Amino acid sequence: MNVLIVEDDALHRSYLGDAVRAALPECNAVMETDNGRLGEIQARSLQAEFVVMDLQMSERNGIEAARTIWRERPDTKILFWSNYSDEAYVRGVSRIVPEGATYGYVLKSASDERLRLALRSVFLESQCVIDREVRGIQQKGLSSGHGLTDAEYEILLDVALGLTDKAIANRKKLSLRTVQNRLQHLYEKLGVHQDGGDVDSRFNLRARAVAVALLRRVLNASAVERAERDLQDELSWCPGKGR
Amino acid sequence: MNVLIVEDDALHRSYLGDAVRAALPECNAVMETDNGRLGEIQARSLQAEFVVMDLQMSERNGIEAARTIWRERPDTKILFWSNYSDEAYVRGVSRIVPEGATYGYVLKSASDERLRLALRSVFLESQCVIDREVRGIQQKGLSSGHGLTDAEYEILLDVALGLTDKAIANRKKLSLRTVQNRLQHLYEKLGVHQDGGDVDSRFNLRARAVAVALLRRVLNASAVERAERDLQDELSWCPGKGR
DNA sequence: GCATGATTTGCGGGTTCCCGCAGGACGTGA
DNA sequence: TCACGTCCTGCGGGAACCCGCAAATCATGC
Repeated sequence: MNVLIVEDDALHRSYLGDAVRAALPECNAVMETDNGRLGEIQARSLQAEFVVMDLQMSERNGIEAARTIWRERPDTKILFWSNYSDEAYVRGVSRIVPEGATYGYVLKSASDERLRLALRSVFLESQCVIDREVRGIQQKGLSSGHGLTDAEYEILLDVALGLTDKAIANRKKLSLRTVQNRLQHLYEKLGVHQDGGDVDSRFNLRARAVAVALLRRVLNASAVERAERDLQDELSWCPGKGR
Repeated sequence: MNVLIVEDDALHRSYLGDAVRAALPECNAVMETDNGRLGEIQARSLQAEFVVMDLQMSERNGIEAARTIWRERPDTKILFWSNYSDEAYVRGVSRIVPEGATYGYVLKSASDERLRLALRSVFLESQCVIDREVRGIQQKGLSSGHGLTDAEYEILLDVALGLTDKAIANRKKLSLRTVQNRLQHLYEKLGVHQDGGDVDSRFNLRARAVAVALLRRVLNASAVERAERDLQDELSWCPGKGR
């Protein structure tokens, strides 16, 4: 049984190594890697079946790494171990887990015991273990609260990338008005108004929406990075679009 | 000699505690705190003269904490210990150090020995110690490269907050055209064009500028948070503005 | 089948944005 | 003093954005 650890912080990495060895005495090898790109390569060459991964890494973040790992081997069991439960991360993870895959999401603030249990449940019992706090965020997205629907989240990403309404319409194969419609819903959900009955303190809704999404952690830099990469890919695939 | 440690990650905090005790055997007390707000309070009540602080903390980040600490006691010696050298952080720190204050900026990736030296230099010798990589970022801002001037950075923040041109003009006491002028410079510096010679892939410059600033780490969520707080303060000070 | 609600699309218009052109204010150096 | 560069400001116009009104489509459930 091989376990691959992908974590770019040295202290956390060694702590995690100890935790894995302690929780799973039956495992005979623990590999450690310090960034997402190496993680993908190692997972491929080791045929790793078990992975513990940080989400926020500089070189290539955990979500992207997990996506390619799962693409090549959908039965890989991955335990995400992250500092934050930003909606952007939670949503990013949910978006990429393959049908029927088993995974876990544990916060770094969890106790040693919780981490131990999660490791055993996910790797040995094939049980999904989602931190209660993370679970809360997931639910909020589904329920009717101020959670965004998928359509709204998608358009939020496009706006955050700086695309025009028309560009979004082309990309998503929608009419211009539909895009603007969704934008209106988005503004409403985020509680963004022009606001200035008076002279000052007026907002540009599209920019303001990105700002409050950022402040509320619905969006974060790494989500924007992923979206940007997707956009660039898309542009290079279809000729005649990239300028 | 009292040293106050402000760091929200438990592993890092204990590592830092050990490092401080090892580097400064002459110090007789080390206090540890796990978030920025508590850090401010402790610093005040302990009359702390020496502080080691993380920048990225959830409750209240290091820059804000340092700002209030320095405001009350400008001769406090602060060593920042951070994961990243994002331009946003570097600029944020430079912006708040009082005249003649001594401080340091060390990356978490630095060796034990570098940390030890920095602790001794800053606290005992009153020498500023700035990590070479961080130094590079600082320079880039000043030299003519694609670094932004202060005026451009300011307007970038305002745009990122979602203000309209007119609102920015009021806020900064400038004419509308001047604001738009600075925006043009900003777009140029960031290399943002309308870009779409063809049908698709057109950009909304103001939103795109925020996106690339985010991707290039010129901006980050915590910088936006600080700006937002300033904005809210300003609105509540001057009546008749906040709606 | 039919009512209800959510989505999509078109049209029209008021507002804001983006920017070229051009004139004025300020500082620096020859 | 004059020339030059940089910054601020006004004007005007084309494009993009924001949105109310309204019709058409689709899904769901009674």
